[in-house]
Amino acid sequence: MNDSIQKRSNSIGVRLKEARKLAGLSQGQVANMLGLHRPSVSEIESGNRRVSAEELHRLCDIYDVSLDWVVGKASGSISPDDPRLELAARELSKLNPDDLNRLLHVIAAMRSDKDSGEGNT
Amino acid sequence: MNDSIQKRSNSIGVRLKEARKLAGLSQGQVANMLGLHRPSVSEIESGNRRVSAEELHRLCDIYDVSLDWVVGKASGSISPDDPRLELAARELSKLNPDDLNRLLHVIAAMRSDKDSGEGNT
DNA sequence: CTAAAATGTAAGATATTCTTACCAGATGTA
DNA sequence: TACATCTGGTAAGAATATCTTACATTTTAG
Repeated sequence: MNDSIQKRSNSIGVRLKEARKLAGLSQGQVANMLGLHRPSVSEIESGNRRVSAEELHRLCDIYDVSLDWVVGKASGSISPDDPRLELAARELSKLNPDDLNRLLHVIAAMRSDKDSGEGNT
Repeated sequence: MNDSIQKRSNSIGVRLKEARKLAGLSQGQVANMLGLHRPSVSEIESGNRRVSAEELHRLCDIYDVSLDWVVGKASGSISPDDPRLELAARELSKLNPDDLNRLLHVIAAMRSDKDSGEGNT
């Protein structure tokens, strides 16, 4: 039936993909930075190719995310509802104070947009 | 002379070996725990075989050392010191998925730019 | 010194990764 | 709409790495 191809559990790949997109990079750009071909990056993200420790290290630097997070090591963690929430929270810690302030306003605006007139039980 | 065998820069292997000895484990024991053959562990430590991200993760747990240390990362520190960070995280958890997506883009835009290279094969 | 345990290494078998190419979806433009 | 471009997924044979077993060397303990 299945002849030797193994799908990996993946979560690292998914996180790497999330992180790449957040960094605003294409697979091709990342491939160039790592000295890989684009399909390799694609396979890594889909869990069809393993990431070596060195590659992982470089990717974390490029995306500016922590090794622990990418590998799924439980860190304090905020809330487990949406996987992207974790990432977003992590990204927040990298903003400078001014940006963080602006962001708080953006968040506030988003919320009042939607539930204007709601009372919060 | 040398036909296609590549020696890796290694430092990860050296650290893993160091960590293993500190943990008081033999290569054989570690190999069993990881479901590998002993020679594979030997090759990893000597830098003749790559360590995958998952293997690295498990090894770090077994040896009780941090990922950052093993890969030689300058002890990175994300400081959760800023009280506003917590507030922002709390706010994030209240957003709906769409807003969260939009927010991720806002954050990405805020991030001072990364390099841009070119792309597709 | 000897025995046992641990580690290093060789070689063919097996599996993964690379490389190139092509395809489809998305996006922007005239 | 039609067209060009960018992006990401995947296939297939070639290239390379890893596995597995066996044996050699080193280390440790008695």
